[in-house]
Formats: sequence, structure tokens, C-alpha cells
Amino acid sequence: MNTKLPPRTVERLSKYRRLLDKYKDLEGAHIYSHKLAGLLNLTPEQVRRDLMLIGITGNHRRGYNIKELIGMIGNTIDRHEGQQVALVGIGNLGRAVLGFIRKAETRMNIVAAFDIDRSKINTHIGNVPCFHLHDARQVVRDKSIRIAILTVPPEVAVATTAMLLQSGIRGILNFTSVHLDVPPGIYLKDYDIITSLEEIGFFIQE
Amino acid sequence: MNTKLPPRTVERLSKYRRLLDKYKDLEGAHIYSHKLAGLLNLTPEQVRRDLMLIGITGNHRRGYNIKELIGMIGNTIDRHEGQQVALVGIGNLGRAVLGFIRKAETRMNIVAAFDIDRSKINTHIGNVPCFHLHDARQVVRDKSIRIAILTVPPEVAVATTAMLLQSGIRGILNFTSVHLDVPPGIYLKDYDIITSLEEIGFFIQE
DNA sequence: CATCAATTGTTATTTTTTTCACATTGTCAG
DNA sequence: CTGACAATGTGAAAAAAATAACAATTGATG
Ligand SMILES: NC(=O)c1ccc[n+]([C@@H]2O[C@H](COP(=O)([O-])OP(=O)(O)OC[C@H]3O[C@@H](n4cnc5c(N)ncnc54)[C@H](O)[C@@H]3O)[C@@H](O)[C@H]2O)c1
Ligand SMILES: NC(=O)c1ccc[n+]([C@@H]2O[C@H](COP(=O)([O-])OP(=O)(O)OC[C@H]3O[C@@H](n4cnc5c(N)ncnc54)[C@H](O)[C@@H]3O)[C@@H](O)[C@H]2O)c1
Repeated sequence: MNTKLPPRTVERLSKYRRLLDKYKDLEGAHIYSHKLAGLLNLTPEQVRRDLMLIGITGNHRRGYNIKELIGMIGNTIDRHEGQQVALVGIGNLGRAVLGFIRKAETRMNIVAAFDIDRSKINTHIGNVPCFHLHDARQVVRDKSIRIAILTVPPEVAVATTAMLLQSGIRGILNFTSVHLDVPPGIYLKDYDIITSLEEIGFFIQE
Repeated sequence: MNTKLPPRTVERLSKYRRLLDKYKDLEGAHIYSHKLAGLLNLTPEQVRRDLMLIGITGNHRRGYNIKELIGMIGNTIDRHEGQQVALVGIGNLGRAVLGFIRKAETRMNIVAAFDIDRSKINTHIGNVPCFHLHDARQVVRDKSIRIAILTVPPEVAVATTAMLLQSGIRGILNFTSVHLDVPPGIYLKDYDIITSLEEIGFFIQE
């Protein structure tokens, strides 16, 4: 639908869907904005506005149809099906993330892993094949990968990112606490534990 | 100093400091707002405003004194020294995070780990002692722990959080993709990989 | 010692996001 | 069939954050 949504709205839509997925089998079930809001500590107005933005229209008496809601959020976030994701750097963190995502119910499919450690190349982690980073261009094209999760050592984060961007990656989830400079059009999201802890530390000062 | 800073500003301050720490030995060195901005893909105005908010005043010709900058950010974010942090749930992710933070240079000190797996209790992970979650109240008090990193299985996330809050924890970094409902005064930060990937996925649609 | 170029400090403006307020509407009880 | 209730849908207002604009300051230079 409309591709101009606020990032916060997109995040919340993702959470709505994940929460509602649990109820997806209840045919014809509805939910009120205030109920949904309560479950995620939001305001009903915010929920209604988010849903309005993606063109969902509820029933004035029964609320929003859960099935329709899940469907419409899917149309918006995932366009059709999910997207292909690569995991880059299969160390302690990389394996933990991989295990987590494989268990999670999501349209994000991890279809390849990259590393440079020869002992890992051509093996499978879970059921995900592991390739040498040098083959990224080829693999990324073949498997239509558009997103990378970056869990390589900090020293190589910048170089690895350059390589990934050359390969056609469009979005990066960066776990490496290293600042990455990406060109416009590339969507970067940073998970910086140190900064997050310091932020928490600041706001819990009395 | 002033405790009413925007969250985004606090995050950026943390990043400024981490970046500048590399230059801390250059006695008398200065840096311009546009230089600092360039290094982190921000605007110079934003940098200047952030620094203004914590009462840093630069030199109109030489820019900001790096040492003073690091010091003032420390005064603001860490008050005096750092803070004590506990890691809760020493699984794959927990160990990866622990290893990472121990290597990182930060005032956030991981001083305890909690789990319920008997084989882990009373051992040390790195040099961090591991306790049973039941002893959280005691340990949290004794070690003045105020922040917890939550890496337990999703099924127990809510119960574990309740336990931690009872023990006196004031801030939580939540890795469990489970929505936590915390009372006012508790600072919660969520790392939700699924939502982040879906957000990235949305914004790289052409 | 006056000029000039560059940078800061801060006010004003714009943009983004959230909250408020309330008219509108679908459904159900009577 | 007909209110009346309890929702939704959305314009308007407010709050938060980012950006722009520019006067004030500095110190190097001729
Ligand atoms: N920001 C966070 O929240 C957070 C938390 C934990 C770890 N980390 C970071 O995540 C990264 C990984 O941490 P880890 O504990 O898994 O480290 P690790 O050393 O266990 O794993 C790193 C992996 O990357 C591989 N690798 C090395 N160079 C590579 C390259 N050029 N291309 C592809 N793969 C390469 C290694 O072979 C290894 O498998 C580090 O940068 C660490 O700082 C970040
Ligand atoms: N959101 C993310 O980005 C992300 C990424 C990876 C994993 N995860 C989540 O992190 C959590 C941990 O993942 P993992 O791969 O390390 O799992 P894991 O099973 O390897 O580790 C879980 C650990 O928690 C311990 N534990 C179990 N119950 C506990 C309790 N009540 N109190 C304290 N400790 C307890 C277990 O003994 C184990 O050591 C999971 O919730 C997972 O979904 C989140």
C-alpha cells in the first residue's frame, strides 16, 4: 500500500502481527484498539492511527478483524512473502542469533551464512549453508538475499559491509558496535549494547 | 548535571565518548563539531546541540577539547563511576554478550550472572560468578546491581522480570522478543530482532 | 592592529510523532 | 424499529526531535 510509513509505526505493526498470530485460528475473532494497546503498553489512539495508516478499517461495534489485520499488515510489511536474509560471521553471537531466528515464526528466512573460517565453509549450521564471504556476490544474487545480519569481529566490520553492499545487500542489522557509513537507499539498524546500557544507566539515575 | 536529556541525545553522547576515547591521550587535542558529526553521520548542528545540553562550551576557533568532552560526558552519563550490571540467562546468547562486554571498554561492569541450571550455579563464566536466580535479591543488594541484561528463554521472561524487579533492578535490556510490562521508573530497552528485520525489510522495498 | 574566515552558541523553524477531542457509525437490547 | 452505547476514524493540538539560520567569537594573517 502506501510505502511512506513512520519507522515507529512499522515497528509497532510488526509487534501487532506477532502478537495476533497467536489468535489467527479463531475464525472471525475481533479485537479492540484498547485491548491491543493494553497488551503492548500503547494508547488506543496510537493503535488506531497505525492501522488507519495502512488502510485497515475496523468495525464500530466489534473492533478489528484479527485475520484481516494480520493479512493487511503482511501486505504492507512483507509485500508478498517474506525476504531472504544472510547471517555474516558465524561466531558465538551469530550462532545464537541463527538459532533464535530459526525457532521464531517469521517471514524472514535465513538462507545463507558467510564466514572466512575454512572450517566453517561448506558446512551447514542448522540447515543453513555456510559460504565463504568471497562468494557473497554470487550467493546473494542466486538466493535473492537483500538483508544481512552482521556479526563479524569489529576490526573487519567496515570492510565486510563494503563487500556486502557490493553484493547487492540493501539492509543491514549491525551487531558490531562499529559505526557503519552506508550510502542513501541502504537501511541500517544498529544494535549497540554499550550505548544501550549507558542509556539505561543514565535514565535510572534518581 | 541536568538529568532531563532526550534519549537520543544520551545515545549520541555515549557514541561520542566511545569514539573519542581513542584520542584521549592526545593532550590538548580538539575536535570540530563537523568532524565529530562526519565520523558518525550526524549534522554538526546536532552535535553542537547535544554538547550544549550538557553544558560543554567549545572554543570558537579550535573546536571542543577532547579531554574535557570525555570528562563532561562521563559526568553526565555515569555520574561518578560506572554501574553494576547482571546477566540473566547464561545460554548461547548470554555467553556471547558476556564475552563481548568483557572485551569492550566501558564503565558498565558485569558483576554477576544468574541462571537456574544447577550445572552453571557457583561456576564462573569468564571471571563473572554465576548465582541461582533465587538468590537475586541478596546478590543484587550486595553488589549494588541496578541493570539486568535479560537473555532467558521467552517462556520465563515475564516471571524472571518480576523477580528481578523485586530484587531492586531498575533498568533492563531485554533480548527476549517478549513484551515486558514494567512499572513507571523502570527503564526498559528492547532488542527485538524479528521486529528489526521486518522494519528493515519494509524500508528496502523499492 | 584591522581584517577575514571559520566555528561556536542559540534562537527560530520545520518535521516527525504522539496525544487529544469529538463527530460518526455499527450493533444490540428492548 | 429505534435509541443508546461503545467503539472507530480523523482533524487539530501538543510534544519531541532535527534542521536551519545567523550573530558572536576567536585567532591567524597581512
Ligand atoms: N553489539 C552487540 O550487541 C554485540 C554483542 C555481542 C557481540 N557483538 C559483536 O558481534 C561480533 C561477533 O561477536 P562474537 O562473539 O560472535 O565473535 P566471534 O569471534 O565468536 O565470531 C566472529 C565470527 O566472524 C568470523 N569472521 C571473521 N572475519 C570475518 C570476515 N572478514 N568475514 C566474515 N566472517 C568473518 C569469524 O570466523 C567468526 O566465526 C563482534 O563484532 C562483537 O563485538 C556485538
Ligand atoms: N531478541 C533477540 O535479538 C534474540 C536473539 C537471540 C536470542 N534471543 C532470545 O534470548 C533468549 C536466550 O537465547 P539463547 O539462545 O541464549 O537460549 P538458551 O536456551 O541457550 O539459554 C537460555 C538460558 O537461560 C537459562 N534459564 C532458563 N530458565 C531460566 C530462569 N527462569 N531464570 C534464569 N535463567 C534461566 C537456561 O538455563 C539457559 O542457560 C531467548 O529468549 C531467545 O529467544 C533473542
